[in-house]
Amino acid sequence: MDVILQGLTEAQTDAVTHIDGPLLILAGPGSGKTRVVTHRIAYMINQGVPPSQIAALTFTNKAADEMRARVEQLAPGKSVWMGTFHRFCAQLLRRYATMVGLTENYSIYDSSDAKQAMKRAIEAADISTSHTSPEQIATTISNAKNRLVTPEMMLAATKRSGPTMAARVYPVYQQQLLTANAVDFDDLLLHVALLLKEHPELRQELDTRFRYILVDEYQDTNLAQYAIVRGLSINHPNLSVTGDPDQSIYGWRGADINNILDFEKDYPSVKTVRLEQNYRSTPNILRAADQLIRHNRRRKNKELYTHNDEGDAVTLRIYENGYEEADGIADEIANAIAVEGFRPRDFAILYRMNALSRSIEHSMRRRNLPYQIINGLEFYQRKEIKDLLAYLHLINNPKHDVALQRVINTPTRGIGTKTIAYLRSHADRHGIPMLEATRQVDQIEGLAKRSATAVKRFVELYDRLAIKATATLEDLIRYIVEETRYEDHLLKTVVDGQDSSAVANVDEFITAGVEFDRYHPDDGSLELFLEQTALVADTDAFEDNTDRVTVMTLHAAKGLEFPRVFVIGVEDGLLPHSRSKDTDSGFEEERRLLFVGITRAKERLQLSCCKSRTMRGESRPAISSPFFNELPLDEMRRVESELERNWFDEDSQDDYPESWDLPEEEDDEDFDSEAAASVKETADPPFDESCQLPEEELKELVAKKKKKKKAVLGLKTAADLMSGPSSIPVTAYREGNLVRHGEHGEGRIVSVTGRGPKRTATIRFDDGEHRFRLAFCELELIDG
DNA sequence: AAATAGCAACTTTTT
DNA sequence: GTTGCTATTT
Repeated sequence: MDVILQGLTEAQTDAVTHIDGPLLILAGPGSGKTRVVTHRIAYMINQGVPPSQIAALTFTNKAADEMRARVEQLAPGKSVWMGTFHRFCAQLLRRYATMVGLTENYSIYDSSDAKQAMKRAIEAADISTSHTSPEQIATTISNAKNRLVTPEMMLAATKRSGPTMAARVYPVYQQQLLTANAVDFDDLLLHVALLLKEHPELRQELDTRFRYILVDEYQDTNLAQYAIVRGLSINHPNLSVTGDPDQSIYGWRGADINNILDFEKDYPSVKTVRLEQNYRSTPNILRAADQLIRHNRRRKNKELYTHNDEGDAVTLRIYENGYEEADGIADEIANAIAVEGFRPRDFAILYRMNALSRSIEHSMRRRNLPYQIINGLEFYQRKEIKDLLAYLHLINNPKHDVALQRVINTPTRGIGTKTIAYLRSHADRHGIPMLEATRQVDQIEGLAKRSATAVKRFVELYDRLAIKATATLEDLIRYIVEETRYEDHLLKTVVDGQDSSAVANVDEFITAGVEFDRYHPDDGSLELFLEQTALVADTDAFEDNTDRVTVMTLHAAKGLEFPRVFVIGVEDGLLPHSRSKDTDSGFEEERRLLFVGITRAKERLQLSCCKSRTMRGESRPAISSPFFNELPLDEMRRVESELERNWFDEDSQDDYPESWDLPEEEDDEDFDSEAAASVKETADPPFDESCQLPEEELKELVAKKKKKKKAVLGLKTAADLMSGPSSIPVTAYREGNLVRHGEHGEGRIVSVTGRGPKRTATIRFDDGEHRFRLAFCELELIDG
């Protein structure tokens, strides 16, 4: 007990010791919110609340994991339900599936599945998309679902002026989802919310079952989530929510900031606790955040304060362009690591949109700086993985039409788009799943005999696979790969010279299956595996026990903290984003987004913008964000871009260290010499156009290298993180390394001197010694 | 039907 | 700079 309350402030203790009745914790950034929540759970258990009656809802798996780990420390072995809203709903829905017209093996469509399904619904509803795009319709429907609007309600609402496109598609889409025994992300919430609303006896049962509900990041809940939480807190209003209205950044997906602003109205007997002391940031950083957020009109005023040391002034920096921004920041990080003894993990680079990660990635890589990018393209999005997943989905849920269409002709087996269209329309006409339609292939008129045979062969294959549904995942996946000759298909499809990672990914997927089998020796089911893969988000990829610079969006950064933070691209049209800045609420949300970014920093913060930025190919002039003028400028350090470093100026200042030691436990991919050595490409010259060589010659060289690199490696995005860096920094070559040269064969590096493009290696080959500029020559590193 | 080439449109943020 | 779609070819 002492342990649980030890070291807590008065306000924190107040919150922790509150057990029964509604509780609102208004927690500013860095105010120890997680600490309060976890200690409160432990306290409740200690006071005799059965752990099984507690449910803690978060927005990300990561948040849930962290909470779980910390509760485990305080109250070992007590199993409290913790997880995301979506997972919570997915599990409830599993149990009560039949009540909403599904069966327990229903599938969760991810956003690309949903997109496919939406297109089909639009087609089936016979709507021309000349005036609206499918995306727009999808957004409208998604918003409706988040506001608990059913197809009937939407139709009724638009009756007067004639139904809108969305109103006509919505019922069709929903019906097709039911036929496919599937739900989209929004449905997870919608179904459960409606379930609670329409079945009072069930609502009451669950209310009692989950007597104590905790919700994290309450400012980001939408109406559906609100309704769920509310429905579970009527008989037992032991609802505690934590949040910060100033950090509400999900309005675009239906989050309603009023849920938290009006919480005290909803629960008049609420106890409100304000956590305003900040333990995270320096006063400098906090003042910047505070002054910025004061410009929002719709908010609860809050006094942020801290007893931390003053620290350094916040830096406001203007670069020439995005490359300079990336290089400058990477240099600064490299320098801080080399000179000040910082670790890579102490830094974060944050931005408004994922597209901005590219230049950062480049700069980090050239300096051999370990980093982790949290963004879109990841494992489960890759073609080969999606293919195999689709097989699994179809085996688990034979009605999964999106999966069927993906799988029916991969590997190609003579079933073309036309045949698929026949099957689809047959299915639509009879209101049956497409797999069912394939079994009735003989009844479909107009289909060539040859096509029908191919379809029958597929059905046979499917039936063979489906028998193995209850095998271990490892066996099942291996069986699919074998039976479909999937690897042959990959090898055939892979364009010559493209990366061979596809097959490796398949192996990794099998490994994922093996892991799953191991962690779930008893309760492991295909269903559970699929649910887990469907509900992992990109942000969950963040690892805090790894020593790397973190690179991610402002949204993904919520809840995290770093000693040093760089927010890049603080420009008009980018932050605030041009698509949000026109409405007051949108504009204020953008401001909150910057607020979130600023308050991630513990010791030092830099906000930067550029004079010009290249987006989508062309470079355009950029102007700084209007938010700059809302900051305490007079106490900040303003820096205009210095003239770019000149590499050929012999004693120029910036010199990166060749590498820094990673901790021993570091066994992550790439960034060490081992991975670098496995790559067969020379370095990108780490310099820009300002160079001593004749300009034309240089351009040609650069162009040649670019071409070559593309041909050899195929891709050069975040995805190739998995297969290794696409270029070797000049610093990767060390004395003693073994290298191969096209002309001279194998040789050993005798010495390395100079830096940047001037960095030169002396190499002893069989035919004598030769000197090479590392940035320019074609050298293959054999061992490092 | 399959493979390829070329075009078009788009990118805000995510469970 | 990418991804998905259409037209073209075998």
